[in-house]
Amino acid sequence: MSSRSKPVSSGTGPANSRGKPTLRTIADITGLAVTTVSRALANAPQISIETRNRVRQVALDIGYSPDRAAQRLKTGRTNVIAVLLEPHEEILGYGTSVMAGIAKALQGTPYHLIVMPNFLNSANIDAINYIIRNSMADGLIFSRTEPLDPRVMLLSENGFAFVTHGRTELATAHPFVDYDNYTFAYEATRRLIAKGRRRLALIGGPAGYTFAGHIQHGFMTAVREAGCAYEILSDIDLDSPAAAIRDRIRRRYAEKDPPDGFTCGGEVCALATITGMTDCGLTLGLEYDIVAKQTSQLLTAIQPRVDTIYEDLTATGEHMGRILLRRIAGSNDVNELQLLLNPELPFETQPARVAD
Amino acid sequence: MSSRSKPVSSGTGPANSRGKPTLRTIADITGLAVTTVSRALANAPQISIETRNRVRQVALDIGYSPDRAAQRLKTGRTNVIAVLLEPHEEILGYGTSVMAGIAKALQGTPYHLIVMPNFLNSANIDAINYIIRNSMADGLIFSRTEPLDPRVMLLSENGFAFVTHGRTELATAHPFVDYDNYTFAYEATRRLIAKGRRRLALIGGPAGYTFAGHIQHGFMTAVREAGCAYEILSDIDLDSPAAAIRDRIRRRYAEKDPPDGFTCGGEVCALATITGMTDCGLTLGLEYDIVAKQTSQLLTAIQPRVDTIYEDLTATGEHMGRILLRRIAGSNDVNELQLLLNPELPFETQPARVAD
DNA sequence: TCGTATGATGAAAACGTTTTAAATGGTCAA
DNA sequence: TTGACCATTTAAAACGTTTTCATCATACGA
Repeated sequence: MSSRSKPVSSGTGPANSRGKPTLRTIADITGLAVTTVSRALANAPQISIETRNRVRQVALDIGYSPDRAAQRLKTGRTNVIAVLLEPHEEILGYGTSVMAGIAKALQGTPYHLIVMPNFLNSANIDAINYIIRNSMADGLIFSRTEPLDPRVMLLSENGFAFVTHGRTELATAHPFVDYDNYTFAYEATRRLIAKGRRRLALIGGPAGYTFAGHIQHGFMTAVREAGCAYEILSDIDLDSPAAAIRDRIRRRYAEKDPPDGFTCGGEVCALATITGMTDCGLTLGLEYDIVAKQTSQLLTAIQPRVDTIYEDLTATGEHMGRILLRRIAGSNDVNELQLLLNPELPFETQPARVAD
Repeated sequence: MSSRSKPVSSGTGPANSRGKPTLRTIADITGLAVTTVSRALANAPQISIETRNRVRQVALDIGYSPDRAAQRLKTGRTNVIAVLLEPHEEILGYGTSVMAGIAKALQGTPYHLIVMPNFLNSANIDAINYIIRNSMADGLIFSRTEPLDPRVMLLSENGFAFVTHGRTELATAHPFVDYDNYTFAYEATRRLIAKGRRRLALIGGPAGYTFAGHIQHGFMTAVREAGCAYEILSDIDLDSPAAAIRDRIRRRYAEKDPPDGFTCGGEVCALATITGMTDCGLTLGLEYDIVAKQTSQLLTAIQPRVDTIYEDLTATGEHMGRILLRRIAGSNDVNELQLLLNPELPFETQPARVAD
């Protein structure tokens, strides 16, 4: 009997109605009981080493794999990690980078990554409610926290395992991974100052999100330290359409004392800023400078080179995955469930954080 | 003795070990049998209208929702649509756009969208095998087909429902949605010619994929018709890192008779081309032109404006979703399972397709 | 010899659905 | 009255696991 079967079905033919081998199939072949087979495959200690091996071998031969639905029904565990993906993440593959990282963390575990896109029903507290009620997953990951994030509260109340990308200001600690956006903005702005720029502008995060506050705080600290003129372009943010940012820049330039340095929270808005300034006849590096947050390879394509500070979203995803697994495994230790990632700065400027 | 009998209030909480209401809970409350409750909720015809309503009301009151694992175990259906996401789709949110479309198509159906990222185990035929064997989904969507795509063959052999983004050249028809990349490239190249460019270059798709062939064919047809000089920048493609494309452009320009028109299959590669040409002191629209495929808002941010032809990836996703649902429902009619989308062209240039 | 660990296996009961087959009344034609 | 035929409802058997609680040798200290 040649046992190299390309299609899914095996040579011996499983005794199953649906055609898939089950524990019963193995039990019949080996003459053991279903219980024993289940235990052998689960590496239960009470099973003798030789029957264990025999069972494993048969399972391998007939291409057995456990029915997830049955496991899930019996144990209540889903072996699924859900990620909430939001519309803004369409841009520039934010979601995809993070997901790649999560997938990496889940590699080799029994967990699957499933994505619940939130493109339609914009109130994503509903999505979370749905996941909890239908126990769609063993753990949840989502991003862009608010200081008093209702999602975090809901999940905490229900004892549902989760990790956020971003911090909150809630009293009860919860697992998170965050990037130190304060230091990012502080350092970015200091770089502009070091280049001799004295009229600085910020294009930060959308109002309401925790990280937007961090960015603004970092920016403000730097400009106040240096005592230079500043402004926050508050009717646009790093999520705004490129065209809107470009227009805004042009309009601003028509007024008096326009900025000569921009701290940009994202890549697309940096690009749009360049476009707007170019429209006004100004050249990057000559009449003005930009320091932007970089999360992809996009800006490396354009000329002249934009000064950036990197945030590694794939690493973020991987950390979130690992932390969530720890959390699901029962950890309550805040030290191993919370992580604040530092911007990767050139060595000499590293300890730029000020006591505030 | 009358512990929790008639009252619908269910203040006592569900009688379940896991705390979630089940069919049994409703049966106990209404005094009906589990079978009847199941049927009532499934709108089975044999249930009287009044018990149906009563059951529905109770279900609503106590917040019942069926256990997906149990349904899945019993019926063999998963109510899940899987999407295979590949590493290249990290760039520019290809995956996210498509997923948004699929989610839209699945809206209001019992189906969930789950994403199997293929970032790690690069041989994604394995991923498909895994999905089939573990019956992880009722249907599958994936992209970037090859002319003799082994994934398509595997799925067809196993009778697994799927839709591809892209065509194959296999004998047996299968459901697909594709964009007419031939017409895209043909029309893009004709635009360059119309602008007076006579030394044309193509940055197309990665070798091996069906759509890469279509792009090349469209490009070749146009340049041959016009009888102008052409070249295919074969060691780079639209997936190449921006830096690589930029270098390649610079090197090419150092040689003799450099191109003055570029047909670009993607946005990032168009951007990188501009950068490379700018390095050489050349200005878009002046010394050279580009026509690129546009799938996002990225290029609208840069200046001068790049001429583009649009491909709507969200619409593609939505079509794929609808077709897959049709397929799962049992349709075999090729006419409603295959769809070729036309590039959106200005009206006067619309019927550009040549007989070949 | 007994009683008792000990080490390995099994039988059977769940988990929450759907589905097959059967039961219950009631009505109606003969 | 009888049987047949509806319209509703139900009991019970799955689906493939895991888990609780036995069972059954065999070995061991007494």
